Amino acid sequence: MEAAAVRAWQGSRERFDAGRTAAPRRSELGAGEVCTACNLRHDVSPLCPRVLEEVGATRRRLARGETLFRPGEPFVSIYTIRSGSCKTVMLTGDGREQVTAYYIRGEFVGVEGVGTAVHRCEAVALEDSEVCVLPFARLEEMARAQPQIQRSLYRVFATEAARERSVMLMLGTMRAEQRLAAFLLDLSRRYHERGYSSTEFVLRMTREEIGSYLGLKLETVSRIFSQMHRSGLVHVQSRLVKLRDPLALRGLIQATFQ
Amino acid sequence: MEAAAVRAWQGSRERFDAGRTAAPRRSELGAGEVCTACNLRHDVSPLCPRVLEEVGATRRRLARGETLFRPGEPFVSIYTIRSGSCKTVMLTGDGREQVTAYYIRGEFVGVEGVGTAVHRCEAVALEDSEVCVLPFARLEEMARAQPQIQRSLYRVFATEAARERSVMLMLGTMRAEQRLAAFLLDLSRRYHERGYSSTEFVLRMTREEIGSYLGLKLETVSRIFSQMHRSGLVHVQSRLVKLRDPLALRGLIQATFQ
DNA sequence: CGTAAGTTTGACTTACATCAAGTTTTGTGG
DNA sequence: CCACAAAACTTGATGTAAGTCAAACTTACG
Repeated sequence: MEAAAVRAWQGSRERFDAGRTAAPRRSELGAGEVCTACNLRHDVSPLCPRVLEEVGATRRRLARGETLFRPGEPFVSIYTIRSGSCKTVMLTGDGREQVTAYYIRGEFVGVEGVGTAVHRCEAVALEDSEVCVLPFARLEEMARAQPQIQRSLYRVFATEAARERSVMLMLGTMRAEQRLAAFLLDLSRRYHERGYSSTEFVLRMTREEIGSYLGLKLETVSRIFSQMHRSGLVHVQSRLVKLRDPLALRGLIQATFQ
Repeated sequence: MEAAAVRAWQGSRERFDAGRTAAPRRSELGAGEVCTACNLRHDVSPLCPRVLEEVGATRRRLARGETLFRPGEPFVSIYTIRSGSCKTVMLTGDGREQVTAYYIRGEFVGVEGVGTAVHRCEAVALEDSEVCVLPFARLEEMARAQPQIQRSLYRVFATEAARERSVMLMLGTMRAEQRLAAFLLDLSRRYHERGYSSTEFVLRMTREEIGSYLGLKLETVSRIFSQMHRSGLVHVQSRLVKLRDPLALRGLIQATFQ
């Protein structure tokens, strides 16, 4: 059943259409300005359309469940999500797997491969999606000539590293309810940054995937959603989440001394 | 009591003595060759003495418990440990703190600041130690001119990111005994890589610090050390650890299906 | 529209935390 | 260098948050 979908999306890789990026031909975009080439707000994504063009970015469509890259595959590109979302999954020594990240439109995927020859995790589309493919060698070359691109690149790495660090902190110190609160607030912030509602969004991950990301079992995730719903913190209707009391959610995270 | 020790170590920052690095003046070190400038094996540390010299590295001594950098401090340098060891600590929203890393001789500290203007954690010496201070702006400049230094830098970032990712995986999927086994095997590997015994080493962290790093309480760490000691996996005598059966330790980590 | 995948909820179990008391180790000042 | 105090560690008894197992219910996709 997935095969058909994959076929339908196939052959959709195309070179960037230069005509589409005609509008902003200046070397700099103002903060908050929309980059038509990749649908990214420039204050969020440090790589402007001029860079994407010059770097020879291509596009790639992914059907839900399709894999963008796998562990062991040579690292040649990083990706920005034009539309849709994806998760990354790592495999532990034994067969188990853990969701290590969740990316939405405008975010960078595949950065974990930098500095090594190969990717370390699997990236899977959570819904039909489209990504920009940025050849890393070219990006690096440009960064060498233009220090501001270098800094932008570092910023992309730093964002990824900061995310991983905060997950580490969450897994090491928080209880289940706090983890879920932190997860929702993180999503809220990221949706907001990208111009979507910060209080109402659709989860693309299953309870099991959320649990895997948070170091919890799916039943625990479900129970805590129900419990938050009952206490009026959030409204949860299957995958649709409405944050009713973001302040109280934030309070949950901070109000545990010891 | 600590103040006196700090005073004793003060005023010990000095510019690199060029005379000390006289030996290898070639542009490349062979794998495994010792870098006299920083006591690092070149196959372990990607930055050779020539680079350290050129980058204007200085040295700094730290007394046990002394802080190398604090959260919020401007990020200007990264550090390599010449001797001793240190931990990094992050503060959660509320007052609690978590140990986020543990570095030994030859490893890079402070990399988490890359891409941001400031450091995100506190680095504290676990024993009297000495570090190389590498001004990052200079390093970046050199990397721009020399692609191979760029790659080395990326490799340093990647090593740090990989470590964080594996901690994330550990915290998300492993039980207490497995975490401790993974911790010991990680230390074992790193000591081995740097030319020390892989089966016998002295822990510089307390049980509480180990617990903080592993997301466990100090009592749990203690109990599991005792239990591993009883079953003959390791010999634990206070801070001195001898790995008696590394294979069985590895087995602990992998032999949990589901 | 039917089926498979995903979700919720309950009953029970367990791994780790907490609390507490006693012991060992470490570091410091006499 | 020894003695003493503080810090670190060990071990036991008990509590609890989250996991496990199971069954019924809901959602969504082909």
